[in-house]
Amino acid sequence: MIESARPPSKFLAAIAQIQEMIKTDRFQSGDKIPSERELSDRLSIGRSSVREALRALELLGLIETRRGEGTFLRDFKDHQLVPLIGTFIFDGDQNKEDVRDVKAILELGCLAILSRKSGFDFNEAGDSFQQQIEAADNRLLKNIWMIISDYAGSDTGNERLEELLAAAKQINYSERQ
Amino acid sequence: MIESARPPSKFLAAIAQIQEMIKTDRFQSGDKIPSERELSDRLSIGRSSVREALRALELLGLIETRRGEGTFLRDFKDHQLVPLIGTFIFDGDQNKEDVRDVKAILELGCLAILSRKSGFDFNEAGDSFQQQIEAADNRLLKNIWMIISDYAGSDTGNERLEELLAAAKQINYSERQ
DNA sequence: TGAATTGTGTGGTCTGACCACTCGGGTGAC
DNA sequence: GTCACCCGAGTGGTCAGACCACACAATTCA
Repeated sequence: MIESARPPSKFLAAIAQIQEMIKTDRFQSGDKIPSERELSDRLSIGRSSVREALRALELLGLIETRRGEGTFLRDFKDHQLVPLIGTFIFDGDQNKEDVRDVKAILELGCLAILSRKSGFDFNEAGDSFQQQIEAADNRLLKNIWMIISDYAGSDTGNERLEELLAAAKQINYSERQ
Repeated sequence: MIESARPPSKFLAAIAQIQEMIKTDRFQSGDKIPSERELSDRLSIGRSSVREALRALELLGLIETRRGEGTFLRDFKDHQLVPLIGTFIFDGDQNKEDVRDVKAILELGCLAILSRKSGFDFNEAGDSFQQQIEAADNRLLKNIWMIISDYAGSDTGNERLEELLAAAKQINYSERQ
């Protein structure tokens, strides 16, 4: 018997199953999810592995644990991943540039979407990008932007956006086809 | 005694101390770091807490664990954070329109970056976006784009990009400031 | 009625025990 | 000497059980 393909680690299995559970049981943001012990029972996975999975989810800001109370589903917003990863990732400048660029790209795209909507008036829009992202009404875009923004920190960095915008205006895309 | 300020969780303490240890001992990328049991001893923290800390670091792509061998420091560059987040960013019934839009936004941004680079010739670029993303030389952008592309499927969808591009050209961003 | 107490359930942590795996050193046959 | 084999030590992976600290609700009692 060759029989390769070692089963995936319990840890990963737990993440997947918890994710699945959240989806099928239609948990909403703020809802309490089953306790560690119950998850351990229901998934037939040791509590320590369940805990490791929950830690991962917490790190990603998807859940919040409160001692004595329980574990709760959370909105994407404030994940504390950033300060942690920041100390490692952001000592190289290259990555910081990357993050800022991607952030600017998303904002450029957001503006483009807003501009596409007939009748949208930029002067009406708030001055914080947060509001413009909301106005764009694209949840995926918003999610990604929020994550990236956290990484990028609260820099102003409008110059980068303008730079990209200027570059975009010079693209003659259809020419390439 | 008032004495508030509950001590930080062992889990976080472990992360900090491991991080510190890596720094002071000048571990290099690829080096083997002490075993879980030894860390548990040296830090006077239970192995389970040490493991949770290591999991977090692994999740961030900062270390790599190999069963039977040990735990190794890793080059932070390829952190698999993004693919992991990707599975969560999409909350299931995500509007397909949204996904396509974001994909187009990223591609628009990619073009803008390429266009910004003086001397870049679009005609030289390959016809697949894969190659253009590579040329943009922004790992974060590439990661996100690949995830999105997976979800968006292999649609053609150039019209959406052109649409956005046209919209972008009409933005007078600085006017807003 | 209102304050104090108790009970129950939760996350947080530690410990000891296995398992599965890798690697290197020894052992023996050739 | 050389090579294949085996075995033991070390490592991460997992589990079960035991406490602790805490939050909250029910209960008790003044």
